[in-house]
Amino acid sequence: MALRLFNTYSREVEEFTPLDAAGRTVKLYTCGPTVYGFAHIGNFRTFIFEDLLQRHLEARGYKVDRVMNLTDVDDKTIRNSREQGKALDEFTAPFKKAFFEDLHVLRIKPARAFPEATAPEYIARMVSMIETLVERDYAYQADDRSVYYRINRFPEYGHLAHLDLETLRPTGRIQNDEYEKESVGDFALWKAWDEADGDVGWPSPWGRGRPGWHIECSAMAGAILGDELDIHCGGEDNIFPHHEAEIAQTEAVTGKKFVRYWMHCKHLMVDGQKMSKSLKNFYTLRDVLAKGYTGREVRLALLRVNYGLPLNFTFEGMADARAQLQRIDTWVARLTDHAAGATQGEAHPLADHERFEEALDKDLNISGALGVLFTTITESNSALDKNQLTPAHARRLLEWWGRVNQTLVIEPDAGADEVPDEVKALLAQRAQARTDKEWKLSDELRDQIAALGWAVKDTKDGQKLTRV
RNA sequence: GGCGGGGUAGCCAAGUGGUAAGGCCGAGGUCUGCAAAACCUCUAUCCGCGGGUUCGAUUCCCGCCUCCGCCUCCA
Repeated sequence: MALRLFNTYSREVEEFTPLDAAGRTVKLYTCGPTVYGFAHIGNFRTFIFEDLLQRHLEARGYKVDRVMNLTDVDDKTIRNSREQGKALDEFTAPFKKAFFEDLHVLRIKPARAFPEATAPEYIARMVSMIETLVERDYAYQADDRSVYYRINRFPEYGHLAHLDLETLRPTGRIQNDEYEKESVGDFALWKAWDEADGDVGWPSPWGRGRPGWHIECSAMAGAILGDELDIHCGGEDNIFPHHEAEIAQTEAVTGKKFVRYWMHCKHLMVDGQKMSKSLKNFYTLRDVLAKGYTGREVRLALLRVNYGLPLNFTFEGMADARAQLQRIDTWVARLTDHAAGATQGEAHPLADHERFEEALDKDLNISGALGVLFTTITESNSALDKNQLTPAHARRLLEWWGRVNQTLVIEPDAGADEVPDEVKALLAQRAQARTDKEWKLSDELRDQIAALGWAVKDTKDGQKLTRV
């Protein structure tokens, strides 16, 4: 069955075929963070969705060439850096570093490139694109010395967002401001330097200034991936104006169709409202980790609802994710024990199917895919209870799980359950106590082990430790 | 006001023109020195409301209610 994805541009689920159908490489551009602070988990919901997309494409045999930009210059970044009396790059450096750490914690596969908007080669490309746009009459310099895109020159403008520009409701911001523009919808390509910019600015044919946000992505995507992309992703709030503007800029320069599939992740909500920095109702990843959750728990919590639906973030949801992982972990441990003797897998209907991948083929239906996983867990546990699974079957099931986990990436961290010697010693004493039926001593030892942060449980196969 | 997406059990959520996946919680059971865990089983006569089409609708159509998002630099 073919992979099908919802394309924001057509508003339809379409069969996916990459530009390079023979080579099976997919050019994927994903809008990254603006690094004036820590990214919040709403940002990461989008990045995790993109990671799922990449990994599922890979599971289906594609090679994914992914680029994620870092926006390291914009109004807020400049303002905050000046407030702190720091140079722009000095101000953004720690947030860039934190962002990469967070990606790692959430097990998001790094993109091939993370271009930064302020890198000289990209600034040069932005300037050159704007020059072309001005030459071709798609852009003009206004009285305020900034350069704007003339949206009336690009009839397609508004198509992606399904906005009729004639009926746009003027907001306060537009009414008071930017009267120098020919049309209220015209957006800035190059922003002329002003007082508030301090020492941030680059020379250009239109004077000192800095690029507008939209042209950054057009320039970096083009520089690294070329004129035509297979998939371009972002949060749904990027549809308008950001992605609309990217289309207008890029296509006016290249004359080619910029993006074949546009995919947008719905917002993360908190208390039923959009989580955003401006509403100050957001959690950073660090906030959630500080409450004792792990990266894989956050990953699953943000992954488990289909990207096309808003997801309301709650700590009840975090607890759900934790419980689900527990169920998966114990199942994997049980299979691993059972498979110990078998060096090779043996086919079994519970393991030899592609239903997980087939669910994801339907526009990344992760809920359906997780349903397949949990059904498989229940059925194989049941078969294990009835002694219907050989070690070789268990091995095969583990292989199946290995494939599934390539996409989900939710297994415990390596080394997370390394038992300290002290605990091991107590455990050995307790085993002896239990053999001797010295229950009081056994219970005391259990308490001592608990005090060291480990829970011991007595199962049929002896004592089992889990970290608390 | 315009555009777009939702409303399925206590919570999260899949899905289909033919009678409701899965997870969490809860209940019962198995196991167990105890405890905990684990595992198994069970848990929506019903899919926001009202009409219509149909042999049959949660699924298609119309209307309504309601929630959320976007409408010029927020993932």
